[in-house]
Amino acid sequence: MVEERRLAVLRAIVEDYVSTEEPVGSKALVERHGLGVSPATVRNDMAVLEEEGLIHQPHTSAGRIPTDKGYRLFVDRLGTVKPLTAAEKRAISTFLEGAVDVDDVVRRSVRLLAQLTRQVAVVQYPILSQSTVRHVEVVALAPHRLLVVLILSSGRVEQRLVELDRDLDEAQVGDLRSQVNRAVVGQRLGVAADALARLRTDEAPADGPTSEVVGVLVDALSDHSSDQRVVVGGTANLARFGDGFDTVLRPMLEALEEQVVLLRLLGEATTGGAVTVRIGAEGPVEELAGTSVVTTGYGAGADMLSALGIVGPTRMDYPGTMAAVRAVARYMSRILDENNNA
Amino acid sequence: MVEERRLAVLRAIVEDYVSTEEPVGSKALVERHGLGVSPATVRNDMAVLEEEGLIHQPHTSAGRIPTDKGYRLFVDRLGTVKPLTAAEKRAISTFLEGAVDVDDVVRRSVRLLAQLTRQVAVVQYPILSQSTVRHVEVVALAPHRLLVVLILSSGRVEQRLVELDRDLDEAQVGDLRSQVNRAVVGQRLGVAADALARLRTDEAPADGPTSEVVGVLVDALSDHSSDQRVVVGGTANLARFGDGFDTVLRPMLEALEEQVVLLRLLGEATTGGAVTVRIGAEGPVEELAGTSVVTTGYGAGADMLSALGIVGPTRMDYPGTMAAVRAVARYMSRILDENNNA
DNA sequence: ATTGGCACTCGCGCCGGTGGAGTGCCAGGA
DNA sequence: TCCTGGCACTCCACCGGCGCGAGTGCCAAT
Repeated sequence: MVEERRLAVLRAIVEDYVSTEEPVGSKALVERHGLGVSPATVRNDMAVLEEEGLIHQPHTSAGRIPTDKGYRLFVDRLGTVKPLTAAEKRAISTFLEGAVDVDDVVRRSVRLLAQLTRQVAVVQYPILSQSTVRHVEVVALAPHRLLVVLILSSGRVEQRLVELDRDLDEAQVGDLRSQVNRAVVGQRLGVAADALARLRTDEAPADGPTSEVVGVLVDALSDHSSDQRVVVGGTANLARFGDGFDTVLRPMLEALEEQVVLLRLLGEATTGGAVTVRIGAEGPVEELAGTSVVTTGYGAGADMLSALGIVGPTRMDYPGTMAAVRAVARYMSRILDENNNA
Repeated sequence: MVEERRLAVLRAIVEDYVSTEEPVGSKALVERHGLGVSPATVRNDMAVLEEEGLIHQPHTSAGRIPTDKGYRLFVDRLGTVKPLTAAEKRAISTFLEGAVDVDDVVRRSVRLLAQLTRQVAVVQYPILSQSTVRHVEVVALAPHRLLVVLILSSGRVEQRLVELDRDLDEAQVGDLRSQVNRAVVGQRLGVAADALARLRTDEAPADGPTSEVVGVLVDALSDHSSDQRVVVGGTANLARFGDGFDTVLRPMLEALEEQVVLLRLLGEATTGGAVTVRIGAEGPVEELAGTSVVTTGYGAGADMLSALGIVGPTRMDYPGTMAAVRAVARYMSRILDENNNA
């Protein structure tokens, strides 16, 4: 029982500190939360919590603030994910339904996530390795110049310019187009790349234009760099972190510019459907101690292939944030899934 | 002559203040710049400059800082655009050459501009109204579901999903494809839209699938919303503005989230090839007093159709920034031009 | 018109005092 | 064994006063 109350005290401290941004004292605690005990009792509890390294006081005779470890415990055992309101759900739904293509879905999701959490939102592009080739279009821009457009089942479109050594007439281009399409349409990306490579060695003379086009296509198919793209939104929410300029704001701004860093942040979140919370120095980017990352995987179909999440100060509303992250991931998965299969 | 020296003093004040970020006094001025006069003389000049509203002292017995009006004069009459180093030019060139498509050119440009100026860079997408339709591809994803891909001469690709009321077989799709292509390929966007509208009323029954596809295409052709897209980079440079949190950083973060605001910032810059400088409250966004905007137009061919630039604190290195903005715009125009015509 | 001299002003940083919030501890009571 | 009220204590945040120094404005001399 006493242990239980102690945890209740921890929860109360976290909640109060998150909302007031100020160290919280024993008296304020008993007043604001209806724990049926006296401030003195709470003080004793706080002493224990401090010994366990869950809370910490900036200086003697100040209130307590949660440590990273305290937040950790709070998230793991105390936080009840607070469900979104019906209005919020409706907003998410209608906002995302309006998207016209994959880019748009991603853009809208970041925005949404940033608004819901009032944090900086990060969304990785949907990963394509599971998607198939829908169509390849070859257009002659000039006799010696082709535009190759690769259309994937996910709705993603890749385009590449090809310079040829020699000219090609319409018939040859048409020939090439149907040849390539026959080889790859309906295939997974990896398989398609293999099929093309075979096409190159088997059918075409090494010096022919097919070779060049096929080469470019193989590149485009194997090029996962666009999977690695990350979109960021809600940077304006950084403006709320007036304090912690050097501990939070500066490192975040720097991190947000570096796609690589962002990918590392999202990186380990793609396992399973759960929401991952990394608090303070637990993260892979040491400059971002002082911040927390809430991520989850998403993706069309059963696989969780890509990731999204938010970055914010350790002092944040975890239950609310986790709920929002999870919700956006689910809606996004659903939308992508529909586009993919329908 | 005395008037000349007074301007030299203003120039010196601007330069010193920009580099030191501190109010500059008479003594420091004569030391750091080789004006061959005594501090007292400079003080007299400063008194005059202050009366003219070109400089201003935060409080009695402090150094002077330039006013917006002072910067204005500096930019208009004193700033000699400093040419980029050969190394910088080479860097720009090689960096932009590596781009694979329009999106990539834009992304690389923002990055480049941010690095060169150490400010927040803003690049508007190239405007398409001058470009022509290269090809329209219609792919059947399912009997009742089409993917329409619009390929433009600028290299831009637009895609739209079309849901049909009834099913369509391969032959019908092929028919539709060639019909549409015959109508629009080679046309400017506006003209193409008209041609399509005519196609709809003339040839197809109103309830046929053509009608739906054509409708979507007309939308896509007339939809200039992607022209309105703006890409931002170098936000990490905001971290240098430790001071002026409320006057510079917060409003900028907010502005950067709003595409509309950014477009207003770039908006008036597309006339002619000159670099436009808007200082402090001169700009169209009143929250951004305290910041300056350096923009210029760019575009393939002769027309300046789109815009790019940077946003930073009024206290910035105008000559260097202007040079960088101009250079990036030129290189970008060149690259787009090559892609367009070759 | 320029210059050196000089008194003056004002912000910044330092210092010590004060008020108050919050603590730790203890002794008494359930 | 746990809770509670009381009490002395600690330490920060705030405030006003003070000296320093940078930088000015003015003036008389050249």
